[in-house]
Amino acid sequence: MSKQKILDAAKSLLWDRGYEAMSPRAVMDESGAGQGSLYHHFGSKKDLSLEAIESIKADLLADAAEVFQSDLSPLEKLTVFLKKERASLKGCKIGRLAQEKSIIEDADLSALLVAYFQQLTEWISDTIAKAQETGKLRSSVTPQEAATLILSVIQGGYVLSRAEADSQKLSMAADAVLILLMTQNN
Amino acid sequence: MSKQKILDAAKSLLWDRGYEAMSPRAVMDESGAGQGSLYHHFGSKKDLSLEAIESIKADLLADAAEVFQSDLSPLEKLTVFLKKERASLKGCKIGRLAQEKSIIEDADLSALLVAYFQQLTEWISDTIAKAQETGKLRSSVTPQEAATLILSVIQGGYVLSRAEADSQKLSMAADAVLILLMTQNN
DNA sequence: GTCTATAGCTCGATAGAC
DNA sequence: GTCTATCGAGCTATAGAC
Repeated sequence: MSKQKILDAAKSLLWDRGYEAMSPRAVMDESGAGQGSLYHHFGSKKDLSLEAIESIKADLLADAAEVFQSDLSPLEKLTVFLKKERASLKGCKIGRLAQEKSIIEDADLSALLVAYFQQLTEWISDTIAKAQETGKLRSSVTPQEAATLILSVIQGGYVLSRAEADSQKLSMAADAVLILLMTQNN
Repeated sequence: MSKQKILDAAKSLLWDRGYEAMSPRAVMDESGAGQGSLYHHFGSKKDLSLEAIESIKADLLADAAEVFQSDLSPLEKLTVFLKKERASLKGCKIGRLAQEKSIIEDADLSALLVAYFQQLTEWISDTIAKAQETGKLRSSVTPQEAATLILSVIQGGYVLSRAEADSQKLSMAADAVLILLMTQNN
């Protein structure tokens, strides 16, 4: 079935070029499917993108769930999550879409971004709350604030790495925030 | 002279829509200038954008210089910089361009982003070094690492605020990183 | 389900008059 | 310095045959 090939091509192009710059023509070329197939399976560019972004979101959340729903200790979960390998020069598959006006101003498309970050925020803040209880993390910021901070650092690390063409910026920022969150340092 | 009007329109559109989505047609409409004027003053869309982004960069750096070249104490400078009012839902005028392939892959355009962030990194890390010397900031991360962290938090705060349509995410993240950088908290 | 043809529009840019 | 006219290409989508 060519539907899956079309979806995969769309996911790849959304990451590489974003929503506005992803043309149906490029999806056809990348997937090998024809125009007839594309508009048979998907009603429009937006419909295709909704399915593709939903699938990207599921992939990324499944990845994160492997960490947060594991039996690692809270501090280990945060460490693994923050030190995870990321393609910093390519950008976050979801976060990059937040720059696009057509995404932000469309209720259906933006709802996917909201849901993605809210789920991550929940997992991270729950984990931080537990780590604070056991004294492994400093309590001078609330779990909610710390979770927002962590997600900001990752998203901003992507931006800086791309802007400066320096893949290390993201890991530098992620390492730094982890150190500052932990107790017993000066 | 219509050159300035064209430049102002381009700066506004680059912020609002980004480089790829900024069409010469839209610049004409927004500035009131005709096609003849536009291509008389600027050779191409890229030429226009180079001047516009250079001007945006100068504006933002002038703003930051007011803080970092003031006679405030190092800690005050960082506090003022991090707590500055930002249009979080509109995004960073420079950072948002880092998502665009045509910017990142063009040596001339991307050089402007690199220069912008390198200047900020320099000011921030110098300030942090001084604050650490006087014991006002924790020394568990180097000035370079802390500067990268701070810029990441701001850039990522913009991304989160836009993605979640919540203007408070940026200030929440910025406040949190300031607390964690300071000494005498738990 | 997939193909080809075509529509109507906007893109970035050039030409040439004034 | 600014105007209008026009170019060739690519855009998103629809139509209708197979």
